[in-house]
Amino acid sequence: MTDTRAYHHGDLRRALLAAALEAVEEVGPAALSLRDLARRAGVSHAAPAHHFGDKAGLLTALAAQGFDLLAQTLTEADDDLLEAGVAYVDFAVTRRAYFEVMFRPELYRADDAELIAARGRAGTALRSGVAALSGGGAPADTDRDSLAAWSIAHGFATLWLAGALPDRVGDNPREAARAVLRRLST
Amino acid sequence: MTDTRAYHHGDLRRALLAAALEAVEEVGPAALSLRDLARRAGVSHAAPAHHFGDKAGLLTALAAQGFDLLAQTLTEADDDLLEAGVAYVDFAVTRRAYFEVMFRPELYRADDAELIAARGRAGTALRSGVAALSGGGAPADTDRDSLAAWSIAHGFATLWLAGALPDRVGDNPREAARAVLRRLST
DNA sequence: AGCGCAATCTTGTCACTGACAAGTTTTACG
DNA sequence: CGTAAAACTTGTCAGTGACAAGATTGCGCT
Repeated sequence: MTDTRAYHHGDLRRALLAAALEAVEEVGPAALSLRDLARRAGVSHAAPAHHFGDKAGLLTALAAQGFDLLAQTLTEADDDLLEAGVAYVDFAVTRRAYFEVMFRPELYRADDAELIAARGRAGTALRSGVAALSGGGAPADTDRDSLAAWSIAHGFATLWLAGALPDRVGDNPREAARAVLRRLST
Repeated sequence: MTDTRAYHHGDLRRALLAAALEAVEEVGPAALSLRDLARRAGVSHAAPAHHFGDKAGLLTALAAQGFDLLAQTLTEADDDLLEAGVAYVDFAVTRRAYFEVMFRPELYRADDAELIAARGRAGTALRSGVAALSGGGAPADTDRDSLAAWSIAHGFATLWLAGALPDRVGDNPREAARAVLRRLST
């Protein structure tokens, strides 16, 4: 593990993604620097290009990974729509770097096959929670319900991350999200 | 008007902001280049710095202008909460460049006095619409109601801009937003 | 075992960018 | 009319992404 002199890093791709997560959390996805990632991983400035092609390639990999994690998170809370919404907000806050990349398609290759597949899985998980709750309603209603649920959760998460919410909301995202998301069902 | 040789541009600050709006719509706020703006305005590469200090200064001015426009838009639709929500989404879509800068505080100076004032005006306009509708409810309810209304409108707008919504939603943002926002009140 | 080849990584370079410094031209004001 | 400030230019520097070419390493094949 300590042979930092090895010519081959061994697990550079993974190391770069991990470094990217850190860097995105520190400076945001746009200000990400491939050369900085290379420095963090202890390799030359051109090494990242070999694994990801370019910056967009790296962010595409990050986004795809993020959609998979989100799909997994949503599936776990699938039986309770309110808790699924809370989980969505929680994902955005605790895995901020993923979330911020995922919804900035101008930074990555939105036509990447793996990415599209992962995004599809997340979308399915999202819709299935709403379908389970609304029971035997018409499909058109499920469409609109899931869109509304997604919108309110996504909006709250985005506003939270942007620091746009007033101070009185507090500093507990799960709690605050629950209070707001409840307004949808009543 | 055709004396393009004049040493003094005459209205460079305004011209740069207009060029910035165009550029942001084309490449996004992060990929904005001050040197490109200078070229669009026909001035030297260092001219923008004189008016805005740096890139963050320019985006701060854009964001403040955006919050003022949003406040104005919301005030005009103040009597109908649903229409105010639709107006919010419409603002995001038709004045995309403003909207995208406004909610990316890491790109500008969030402690700027003018910006804070403009953001405050927008927030007041937003809350007053909800307060008018909910009538004599408790203030705490108004807080949560306005947060919920803001979240769902903001979420839908953000997802629309990110191209994350499924195709079946259609291509008319106002119509689609109305259908989704209605779910909040029922 | 060892040979060759592909994968991995490095060094070098180029155009572009933001920021800063110093100089030049114009306007405004007393 | 003259001088100081405002508006803009030229020049420069370090950092960045992308690309090209070369060095090193590991792996499959015989």
